[in-house]
Amino acid sequence: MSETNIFNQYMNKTNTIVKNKKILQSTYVPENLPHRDDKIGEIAEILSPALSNDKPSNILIIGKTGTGKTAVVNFVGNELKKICEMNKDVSQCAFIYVNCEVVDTPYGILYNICNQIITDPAKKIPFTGWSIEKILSEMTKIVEEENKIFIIVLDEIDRSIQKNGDDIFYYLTSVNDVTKNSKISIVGITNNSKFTELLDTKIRSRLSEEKIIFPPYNVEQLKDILYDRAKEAFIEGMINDDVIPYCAALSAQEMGDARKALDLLRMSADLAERNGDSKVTVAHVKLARSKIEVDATTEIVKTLTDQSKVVLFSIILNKEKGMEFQKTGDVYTTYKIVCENIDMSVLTQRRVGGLISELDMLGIIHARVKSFGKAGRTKEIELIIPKETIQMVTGDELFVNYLNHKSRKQTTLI
DNA sequence: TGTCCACTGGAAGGGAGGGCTT
DNA sequence: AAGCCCTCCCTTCCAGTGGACA
Repeated sequence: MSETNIFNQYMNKTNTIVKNKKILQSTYVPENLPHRDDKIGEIAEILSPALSNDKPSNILIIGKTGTGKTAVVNFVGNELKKICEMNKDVSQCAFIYVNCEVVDTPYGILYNICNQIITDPAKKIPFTGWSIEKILSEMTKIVEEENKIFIIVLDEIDRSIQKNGDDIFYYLTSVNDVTKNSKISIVGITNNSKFTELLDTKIRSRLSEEKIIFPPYNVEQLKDILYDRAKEAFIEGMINDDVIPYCAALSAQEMGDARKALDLLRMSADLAERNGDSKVTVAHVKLARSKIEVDATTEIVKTLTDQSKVVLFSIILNKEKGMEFQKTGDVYTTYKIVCENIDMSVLTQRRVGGLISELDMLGIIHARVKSFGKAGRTKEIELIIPKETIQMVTGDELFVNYLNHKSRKQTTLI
């Protein structure tokens, strides 16, 4: 049995191109963050009062995806932890990181923060069941007992605000009103520059006591970042000279996103290795680029709920019928037919409109509101996913019966 | 200038599901 | 077991909207 294990062939495979893949991950925090020294200094300066037990100002960090916001904040956080561990004379502080894209409910955020503070497993907070008031009073208690400055980083903070409003700030800042020994400072990270408009004016001024803007990287800066990582990650000489400039140029076009540049480099190396090639070349980068695009949308489509899939399927059907631009009403008409055929409950047009907006936000479709005069005002919808993803949707088991039914009736398949 | 269309999008609330407390 | 809480998904209601048209 063990002789035929499917993984046997990979067991003794040595890396031929990359010696340390971890370094090419965008989540990896390197020792050195090129072109962000000024931002590191700025944040460190603002947070430094924590070392003398004073509450630092709250910070709001704004910048596009892949501009190093999270990496810089975590870097500063790690440094802060190190100095607290090494130097028992300084006031102790805690650095807590929560990604609001992963946990986006007020309860989830508070639960996450508390359980990072609580060390005793028996005292951990249950992931559901408590009221917000209860979790908040528990949090106030443990924060006060710890006698520290707490720096709480809320990454992708706009996600939570869009969904739940700014309650979470009331909760967190209210802790400071009660505690005497400990205080909480909030570091909010967002890639939405208009995010503060969503906030109550009082909260807005409180949260953005200090505002730091992260500009996108230019080609030269992206090159430096990639060279820096490649030096550590790759076996010497395994990457063509033109690969990094090419990756940097592509990513600079896409808003100076370092995360994308690293993904591109990593994927290119993966493809070269899997292909058994001796070196990474520009051809691998080109291939990696299209693969990343397909993978990203495929991943999103996979996680859609059944109802969203039906809405997307209806848009695909309409497009196959020749409707390049379709209206909400067109989608809803097709949607109802599909639902009836696959025995799924039909949602209201209001809800389907909401699902269409969600698909737009996920980048699967383009939906813009347009007025057609007497013909009304509605969304104009355009499908923008690659062919491979469309095939994945139409191949979903949810629609097998629908397509079989259609073919029996000898109408166009899709 | 007012009317009309086909929605949009906000607000409020219902109900199911998961889990805690008493 | 009953009561409570939070989240998610959904419905219902309704004011608002942009632009063609009379």
